[in-house]
Amino acid sequence: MNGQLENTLKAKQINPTAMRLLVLNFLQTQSYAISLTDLEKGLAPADRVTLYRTLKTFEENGLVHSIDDGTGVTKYAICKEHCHPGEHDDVHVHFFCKKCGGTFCLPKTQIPEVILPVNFHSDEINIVAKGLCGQCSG
Amino acid sequence: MNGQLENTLKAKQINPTAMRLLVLNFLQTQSYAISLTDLEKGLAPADRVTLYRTLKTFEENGLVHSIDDGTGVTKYAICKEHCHPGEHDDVHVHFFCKKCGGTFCLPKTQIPEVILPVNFHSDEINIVAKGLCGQCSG
DNA sequence: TTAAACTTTGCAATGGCATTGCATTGTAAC
DNA sequence: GTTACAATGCAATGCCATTGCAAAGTTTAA
Repeated sequence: MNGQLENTLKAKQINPTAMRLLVLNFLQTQSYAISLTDLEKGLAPADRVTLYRTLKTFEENGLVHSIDDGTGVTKYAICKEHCHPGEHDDVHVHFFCKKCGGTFCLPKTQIPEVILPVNFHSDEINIVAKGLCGQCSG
Repeated sequence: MNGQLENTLKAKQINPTAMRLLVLNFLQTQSYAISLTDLEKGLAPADRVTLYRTLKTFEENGLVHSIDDGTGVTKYAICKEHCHPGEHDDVHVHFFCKKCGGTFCLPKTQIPEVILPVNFHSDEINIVAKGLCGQCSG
């Protein structure tokens, strides 16, 4: 059982340990990006550092990506698109709900070209929209 | 002397104390956004908390704005445009140099419309481009 | 001028998060 | 089964943001 989770990990060259399967499963059931602390609570009494390293491993292998939503706390979400180890999709568009605190990955929209000063070169852009999510603006 | 600095503060309803004049002066001489730690080093041996509160006061009164450049450390820069107390310019476009670590406020360019899911409402958007600045890409 | 009231500053302390070191346990190869 | 490597758990550190409180400074009013 759980062959699917296992295969997902193997496909990314990640050793499918019990802990990792738990983490992956938990991540897959989330509707939005979660923090390390969220994960810790959801998987108590798992060790925080182990979870931290698990997320790191997932990220390095292109299974999840980390999000800086401006709260100062890193959030993680499963990569929906084709991320490659070490080099994720360069463009991230996320939405932070000021009421519920949820962080959502937005579907890839057209990415704006930002005009840079002379000699400035950008290879990455982080975009976070803030406001009220569907649930909270009802 | 220093009537200019003083007037700048007064114009924002900020009591022009010695400390605040120092901080304002320091901020004005920076070519890019600085962190609390930067400020602390530049104005040693001033107390960190006092500087922190000074920045807060400046921010609340629309004199500086804080920037989340994705490093996890808040940066501050003087508002060049017309920020109002409590409600800053909603759109921030900044550039983070991966080499020198400098954070720059970019001139206001056209801001992209991000397409949001149904019922999502955004009133703020944070955009950070990352790469190499003019100095570092030479 | 002095006392009271308010503002600003400085010091101490806390809390949260990211990160690392190291010892222990689990797993796989020989 | 023993050796070698990977993963886990615990302890500890460091950095940053933030708050409480007391001391010092400033303004206002008798």
